[in-house]
Amino acid sequence: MPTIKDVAKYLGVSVSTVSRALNNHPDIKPDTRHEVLEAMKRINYTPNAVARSLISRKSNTVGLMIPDITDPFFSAMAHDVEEVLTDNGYQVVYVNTSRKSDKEKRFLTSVMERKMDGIIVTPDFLDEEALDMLRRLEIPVVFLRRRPPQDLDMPFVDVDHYEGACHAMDYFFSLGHSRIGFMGMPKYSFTGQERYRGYVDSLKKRGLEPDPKGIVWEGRTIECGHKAMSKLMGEFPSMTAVFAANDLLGIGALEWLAENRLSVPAQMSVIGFDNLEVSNLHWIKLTTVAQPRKEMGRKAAEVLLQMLTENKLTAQSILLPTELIIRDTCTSASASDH
Amino acid sequence: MPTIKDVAKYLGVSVSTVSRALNNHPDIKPDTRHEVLEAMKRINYTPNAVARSLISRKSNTVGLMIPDITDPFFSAMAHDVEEVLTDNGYQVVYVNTSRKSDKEKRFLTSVMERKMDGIIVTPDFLDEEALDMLRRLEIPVVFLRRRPPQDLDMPFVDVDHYEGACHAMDYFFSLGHSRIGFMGMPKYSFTGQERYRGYVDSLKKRGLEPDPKGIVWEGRTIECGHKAMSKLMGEFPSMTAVFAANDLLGIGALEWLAENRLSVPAQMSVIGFDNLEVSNLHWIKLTTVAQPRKEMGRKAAEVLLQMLTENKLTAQSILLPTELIIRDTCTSASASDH
DNA sequence: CTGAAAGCGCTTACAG
DNA sequence: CTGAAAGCGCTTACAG
Repeated sequence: MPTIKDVAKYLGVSVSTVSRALNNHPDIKPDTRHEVLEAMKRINYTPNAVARSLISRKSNTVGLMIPDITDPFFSAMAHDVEEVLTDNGYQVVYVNTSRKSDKEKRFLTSVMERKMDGIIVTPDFLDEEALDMLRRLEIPVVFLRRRPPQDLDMPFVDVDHYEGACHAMDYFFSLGHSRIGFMGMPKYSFTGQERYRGYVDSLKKRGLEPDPKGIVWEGRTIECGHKAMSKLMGEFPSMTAVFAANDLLGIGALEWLAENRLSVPAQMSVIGFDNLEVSNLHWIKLTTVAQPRKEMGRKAAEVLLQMLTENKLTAQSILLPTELIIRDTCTSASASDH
Repeated sequence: MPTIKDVAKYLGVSVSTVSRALNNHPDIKPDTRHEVLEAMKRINYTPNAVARSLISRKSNTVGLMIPDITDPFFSAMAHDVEEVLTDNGYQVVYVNTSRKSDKEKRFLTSVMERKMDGIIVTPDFLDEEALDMLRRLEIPVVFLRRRPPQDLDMPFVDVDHYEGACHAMDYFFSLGHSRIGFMGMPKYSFTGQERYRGYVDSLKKRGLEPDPKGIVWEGRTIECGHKAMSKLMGEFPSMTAVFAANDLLGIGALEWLAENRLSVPAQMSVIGFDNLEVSNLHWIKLTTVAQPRKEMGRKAAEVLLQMLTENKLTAQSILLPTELIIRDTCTSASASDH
């Protein structure tokens, strides 16, 4: 691979001149610049970004830490993060943490060593060690779908899960439901907690006490929803509606209901959360709370970009609104009173 | 950020000694090594990977070029690529090409400048310019779900789409079908072409001539499948079975059939390709050709790793087998003769 | 406008 | 075993 020296030798000029041509430096005669650029083409010179980074202290790379690229949510966000960032000259290094603490830390170590310019993170574990690394980083950090710890003044980008859950509950109430079950995601899940808060607060606001029998925590998959629905029907038979903390759970519930010949929405109303593509399938048509996934990725990248260009370590957080998508899985409570 | 010099000064040793401690070099007294390592911790020293790369000519980064991380296929592969590679000390830089030629080229440029150690690529456009870059790269390249051009001796990892299509057709034939429709993905799609070849050859092998009226090309989405089914029923009404080149098309077909009160499989047998999660949903249960997605990503990473460690520019390609997953959308032809 | 020199943070022969 | 020196491929004051 030819270096800047080869180009200089080839033309009989100094490396400084070549460098200046490469960097569009004003202190160079347009003619020589042109010659140099031509010569570079001719000998197939490609600038070594590693050497440039060492001097400029800018690696032009951004880290993206997410739990699992396989989750349609994160892949949608990753898509837009990449788009915005590479359009601005950055390369994105991505890591799946698989929700493992040590993978998160390995990533942060890598961020320091590789001298990344900034990161977008969705951590699930932030112990003292990880926090310490985050503090020492001295580069822009934006939290995606997570909140930064109290003492770190870093921006986050997320959807308002709490508000979204309230929308769903409001809709149930407007339809006259009051015995509303809840299927939660794993308890450690931040988004799951927020949605649960919305469920509980919505009930309390109407003077209703959440019934522990109407609340199950099985996990986050379709199978879990299936199991959860079965459990709920056993423990809380008077239920007329169920709020699933995510669409997969909601779909599992619909599956169980279909298998047990309970008609939806006549006998049971269901609302999910996420608005996955599948939820709009002809056979499902799940009423759900939609969140703007791609926009979330885009916004996270934009916030990071802003910090990068303004050379600041903080910025304004963004909480995007949710939207209730009304489809075919809800009806008024009277229809389903048993 | 402290550098190796700071560590040396702190301890009153030379930078060479510090470097040797850092690299586990044998030429260092265990005691001093230990002291150095301790000192590094104390002053929060982190090695600068950029500087190390400049010397070692190894960036420990691998590029992953895929059309769209949002596609469950590519996200599944990306997941395992990342896992295998980071477990081996590499970081992965990923790019969505969105099937745009210039994005592919920008990526290749970046690969050269950034001195990536190797790449895994799923290109859709390889014109002379791109090929030229690929040739000049001088690093291991593995093709994922694509074939390298003739004159480039580079390995690929893929599933045997042709064989998969034959499996599907064999099954139709074993059920007595002969008037079998086909819905294809966009014609430029390599995987789509292979599946189409399997369809055509399977017919010919039985002395049947593919009927142009039984073949439609609408795209790759559910909506396309919906439209395609409608078209097919109009043009090729004697059809008793349809092979969809991917599951989304198959699901779109099922949707149209359900809307038009045609029962599946009694009146129409359907096979898809991909075995998406949704295809196993209670309401869908699509018979389909499964491909080992994650394994593909894993294998691609392993092949690359092998080339990287053996310092070779080529390796054995891998063609993974497909598997027909029989579910509920097929029955014998006699049932559906009309 | 151009070139010689120093230096980014490391590693690696080479002496000792 | 340890240190001084050269060098990876660039950029950037500093002179001229």
